Amino acid sequence: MSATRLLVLGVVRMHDGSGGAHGYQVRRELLSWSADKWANVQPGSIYHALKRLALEGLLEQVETPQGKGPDRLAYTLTDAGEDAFQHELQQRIADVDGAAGGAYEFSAALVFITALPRQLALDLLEYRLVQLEGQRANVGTVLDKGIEWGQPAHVNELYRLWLAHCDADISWTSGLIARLRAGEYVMADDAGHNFGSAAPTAMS
Amino acid sequence: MSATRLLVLGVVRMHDGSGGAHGYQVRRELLSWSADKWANVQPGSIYHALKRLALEGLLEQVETPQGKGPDRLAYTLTDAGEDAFQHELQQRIADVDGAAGGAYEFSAALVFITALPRQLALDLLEYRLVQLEGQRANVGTVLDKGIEWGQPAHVNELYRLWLAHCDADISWTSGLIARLRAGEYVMADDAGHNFGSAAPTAMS
DNA sequence: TGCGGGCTAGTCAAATTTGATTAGATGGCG
DNA sequence: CGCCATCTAATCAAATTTGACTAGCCCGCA
Repeated sequence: MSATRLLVLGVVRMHDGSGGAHGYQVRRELLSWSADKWANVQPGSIYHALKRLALEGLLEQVETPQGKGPDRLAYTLTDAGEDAFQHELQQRIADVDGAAGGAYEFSAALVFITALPRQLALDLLEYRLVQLEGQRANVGTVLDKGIEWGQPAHVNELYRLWLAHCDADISWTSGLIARLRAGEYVMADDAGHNFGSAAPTAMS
Repeated sequence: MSATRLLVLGVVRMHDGSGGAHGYQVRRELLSWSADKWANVQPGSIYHALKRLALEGLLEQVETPQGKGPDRLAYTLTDAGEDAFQHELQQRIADVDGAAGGAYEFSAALVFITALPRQLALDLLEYRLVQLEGQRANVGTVLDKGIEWGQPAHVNELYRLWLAHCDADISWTSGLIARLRAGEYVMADDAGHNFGSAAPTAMS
């Protein structure tokens, strides 16, 4: 599942309490998170994702009160959708998935982390930390062994850069774990969790 | 220009001294750099990029000695191709381009950094450093101002993560500048620069 | 000597992404 | 009122990406 799909699924889920969300709403929400920049979300992709997710039975079209203005199709999560969301979210939080796409594949999940119960989030992050440390060790070893195989010498720089990013991720992850443990943020199992009303971005 | 295109252009350029490169060769080279992982390079994209670049006049098909085995079309850089390569390379080294795609858009350029003369590389990196510091300051400010607009509180974590990555990039960039200044790596204007024979990956 | 497996080289249909464009409402303003 | 600008909502063709698949060649080996 691509980052876009998770984002779309997540945003629809947020608005699930208030009768679902339509494409433009999702788009606005994502725009307001600047997701067009860090996750490369274009309007077309959103509508495509909605259709695809509906086709796969993760979303369901709901009745729109009336047809004032343009078309406007709204969607809600099905049970399968909720499962997929949870699964994908947890996977992305826990798994480092070799560099590809880098930070933003993870960011797409981070945005929804409060949809998890606190202890689960902690467990997943702890697991992530282990992975990151493993990765760090790998990259470190390759670097130490020096100019490995035939690769041009300056690919060492690539490794050094990855190492720096690993370190950054490790320390940030530890920090987040600490903050969560200290009770920061309202998680899914906390009193007063209202995932839906996130932003007063508001609309129609 | 996408990362894939730069990579393809760069690899063809490497083999330019020895009568150009054909698709499979490029694919192999990129595979040997694990570019399929960090830059998401699939076979289809390579052949597509080759055709596109040829169509745009950046590459040119060259005569293949004989048709032993499968088809095998080889390409070389045109002058326009060299220009485009230099331009894109320099742009990517110098410009931070807001987060999208993150590290790997830059990595695609880093791989070819020795194709630049030393002083130019230094200037570009210095410029990059300034940008990174500006970005860091921005993110830092937003974080300090705390829960800004209606955004869910935990997007602060997103900013914290970006901040950490900024810091990592800044310190890595400074390091690379120092190493280049100290004369490390063989750059385009150094004696003994043989960009082409990078890897004994070899082929047919 | 003939057959499986692996490498070379590339193609292709299907899926996805891009981002410009359409088209109706809404709102201000001279 | 008449008219332009902007917001809402979504569609569409074109470009690109995905990765499974074809197909010839070469090598060893039973």
